[in-house]
Amino acid sequence: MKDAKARILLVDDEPDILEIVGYNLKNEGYQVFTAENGEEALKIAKKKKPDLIILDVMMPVMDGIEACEKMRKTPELDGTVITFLTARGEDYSMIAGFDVGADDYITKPVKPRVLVSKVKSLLRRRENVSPEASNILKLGDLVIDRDQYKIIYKKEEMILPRKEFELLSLLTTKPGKVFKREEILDVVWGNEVIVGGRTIDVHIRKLREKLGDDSFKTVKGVGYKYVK
Amino acid sequence: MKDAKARILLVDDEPDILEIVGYNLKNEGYQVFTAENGEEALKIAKKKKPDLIILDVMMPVMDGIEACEKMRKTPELDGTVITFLTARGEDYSMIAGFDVGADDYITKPVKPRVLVSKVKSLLRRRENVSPEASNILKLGDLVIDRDQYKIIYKKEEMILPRKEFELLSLLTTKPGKVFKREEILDVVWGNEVIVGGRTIDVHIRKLREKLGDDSFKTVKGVGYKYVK
DNA sequence: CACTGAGTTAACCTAAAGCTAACATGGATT
DNA sequence: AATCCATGTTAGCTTTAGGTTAACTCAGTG
Repeated sequence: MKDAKARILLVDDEPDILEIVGYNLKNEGYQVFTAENGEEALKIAKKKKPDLIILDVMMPVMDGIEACEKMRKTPELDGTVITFLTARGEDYSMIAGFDVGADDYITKPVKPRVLVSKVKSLLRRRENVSPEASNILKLGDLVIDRDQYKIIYKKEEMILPRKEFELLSLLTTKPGKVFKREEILDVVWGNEVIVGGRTIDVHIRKLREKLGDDSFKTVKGVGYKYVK
Repeated sequence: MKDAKARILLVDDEPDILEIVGYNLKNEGYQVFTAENGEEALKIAKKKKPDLIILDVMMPVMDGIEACEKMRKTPELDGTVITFLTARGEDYSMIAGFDVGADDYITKPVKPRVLVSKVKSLLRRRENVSPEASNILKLGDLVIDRDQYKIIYKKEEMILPRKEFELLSLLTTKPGKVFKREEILDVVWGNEVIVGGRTIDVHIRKLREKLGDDSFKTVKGVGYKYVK
């Protein structure tokens, strides 16, 4: 994963925090920069363009809220994830944080384990947020929610097993188009996996069972297509 | 990008939400209108014709579902994208939402970044209406859709068996050109397969049956061609 | 008027898809 | 760790659409 190279800017006015948290992050292979106040943070952020910024709320010179606000208006920092560091119970600052465009917050005192896993998940999210978000596809009385791996068919919500979902997902990307068996195997199974000849059929059958027979047309000798 | 000018109508009965979400959207350069209930929303929508409407489900006076339903029946709001705001877990309202024609839904509490990226993608979607560049061949009143393995003849859609389709497909790649029997065998059957002498004829016959006799001309001693 | 190549028809054959139940696997749950 | 259950895959059988063939007919040509 690219996480190994992810750049993190850590901002806090207490050197102890910088050291402890920084140590833990470096330990995980992240590249860590630090700043001791909002102003400095902003400068470094512009220069280093980190992937994630961990920002203490209470700081001298420029507090976290203000710094975050400014960062959000900085085009270079567009995809950057920002999370606040806030003392437990300081609820107000958390709300203000979201208000200025933060993505998450972490409460102090921080458990290293928790911190690291949070960081990981934030960085992971970053990759999932921007590219073609909103994965909902509507087709007549079928709604496919690719985010949640679930569908709604005739007003009834249902979750499908993964393979079935992916197969359905593929066929519905281009309703009407005939997907060759080979294509289907490539996309749903991956072209290194080899499965028996009847596997696709079985999954198609299950989909037909659940979503009505007539939506899935067989084109003999070629493949399958989803219609209407 | 045109997004900079996009108009968004934000509807919620909680002023806090209006403020937080509105703030984030304005920050992104959108023109934001707000309303506090469905009735008001409908009025403003008609007047301002927004590109996107973000609609809370639970509201006094007229709830989001009803408002959406009415909006969908309003011709002026034809291309408008509508998305619901719904508390996480309130799954029912989400389903009802799709039922009345919503395009997406956003769960509360909203993370600003997620919201913004969702909004962007929804607005983007609106513009991508028809980039379906598929390989479709039109010849008079015959349309051959190689993606869908189907043809439209005299406005009537029909699917042909594979060999017939491929044969037709071949002949129409160069209307007027005479394809030798040998060539046809090579392309449609593959040059290792050996079939009897009358096989091509039979398929030609079937095509003639389905698509009219005069499109397929025989050139004795040579092969066949598709004309007109 | 025979010869050649194409058209027609229906019977036949086969490869591909449908189906079912059994087996395998892996991830949860206790 | 032991169990359980859902998912995924396979094997082997049935069914069928599609494809091929054979046998005959027809039309044109020298």
